[in-house]
Amino acid sequence: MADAEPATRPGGRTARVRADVLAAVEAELTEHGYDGLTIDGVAVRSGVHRTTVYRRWKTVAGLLVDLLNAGRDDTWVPADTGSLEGDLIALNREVYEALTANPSITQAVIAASFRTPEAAEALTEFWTDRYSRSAVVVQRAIDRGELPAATDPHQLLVTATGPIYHQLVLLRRPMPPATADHYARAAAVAARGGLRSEHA
Amino acid sequence: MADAEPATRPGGRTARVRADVLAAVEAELTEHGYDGLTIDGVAVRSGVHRTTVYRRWKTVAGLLVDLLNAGRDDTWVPADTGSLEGDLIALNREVYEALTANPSITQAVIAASFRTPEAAEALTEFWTDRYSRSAVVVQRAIDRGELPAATDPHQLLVTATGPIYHQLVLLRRPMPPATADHYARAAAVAARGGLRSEHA
DNA sequence: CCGCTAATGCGACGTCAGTTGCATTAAGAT
DNA sequence: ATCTTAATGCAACTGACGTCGCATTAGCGG
Repeated sequence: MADAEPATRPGGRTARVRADVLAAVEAELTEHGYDGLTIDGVAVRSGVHRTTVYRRWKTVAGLLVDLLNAGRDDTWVPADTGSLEGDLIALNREVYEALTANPSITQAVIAASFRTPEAAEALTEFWTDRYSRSAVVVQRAIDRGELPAATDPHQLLVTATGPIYHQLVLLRRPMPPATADHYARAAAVAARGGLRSEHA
Repeated sequence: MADAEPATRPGGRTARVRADVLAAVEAELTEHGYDGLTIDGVAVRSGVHRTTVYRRWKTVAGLLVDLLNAGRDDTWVPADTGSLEGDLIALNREVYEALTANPSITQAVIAASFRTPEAAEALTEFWTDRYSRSAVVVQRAIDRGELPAATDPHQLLVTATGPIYHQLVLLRRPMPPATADHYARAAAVAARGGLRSEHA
């Protein structure tokens, strides 16, 4: 058990430094946004030396990735509303909230993912986890008989959430919450419509 | 007509320099991708001096924006296949091609849009133009009686294309061309389903 | 052909992100 | 309490990016 940490030292100071730095990252992000997020700025605000930040986090993206992991919720499960449409609407509202928050850490990490591979990887990992957890929504609908058994969970989930991401992140076009619901309903209707056409 | 260019000089050399630089941008993009695209690299390859590139294009994003404008097609119109589904599939295939090309200038500009506002603006402008041109697809379907008159063209188009962008650009998950067709069909089915539910 | 001047070439400079070698501090073990 | 050694602090260095002032070139009008 002692060799669980043979050479590392996760002791008090190290943990304190990490906490200070991550707090500074979040604060800087809030004030200046991602573009104003700089390692020097984080170092000054946190009271930790530049070199230390460079050594442990390497890049701005690394800081964001660590922040993402620190705030990670491993217990997350999609809401169970009793219907496919309800479940998808609940999912889309979560996505909507995450993307329109101020500041949106998700938006910041997306931006970072286009700069460094590590951020891209962390984000891909995060989404892969979320989408596979969300697959139960589709499974429940199949069990209920709402959808054909052959329905591809990932495709359906992307059909529901993709339009929100596209409009808010890429098209940068503001959107009322109701539109997020609309995209969820469209995905549900399409999936059910697909069932209909396959059976007809 | 002479005062259309009162002080500027779009003469031979200037045009030649621009052509050389843009060619170099495309070549560098092909070889090193967006992340390896540097102003110095473009300057060396094009044989134009660093300072000139900085003065005329300012940033890497500026170079991409100019490349985008140079290759711009102002005569573009969506294909007319005779059905909503066919039209959306045609649209989605174009999007798919643009995003999976090697190298994809679209992907490069998207990445650039997260770094500099000018690139973001150019991209927004480009997409705004494309989506408004594509609205006729929806109008034709309305005229045919395929869709209710109240259908929102933009929402429908985003429903069709959004999932492709999301999966290929953000989720970074490869996708066979058939899936692009699938998303187009889903959007068509949903829009028609919406009609049905409104009338029922 | 000649003069004007915009556009480009050129070198030097300033700035800043990121790195490196060494000194210092403090966590953890004895 | 003492020792060992990660982890951090510190200062100087490197190199790339971007800028500036001035010299040179080459459109374009006469």
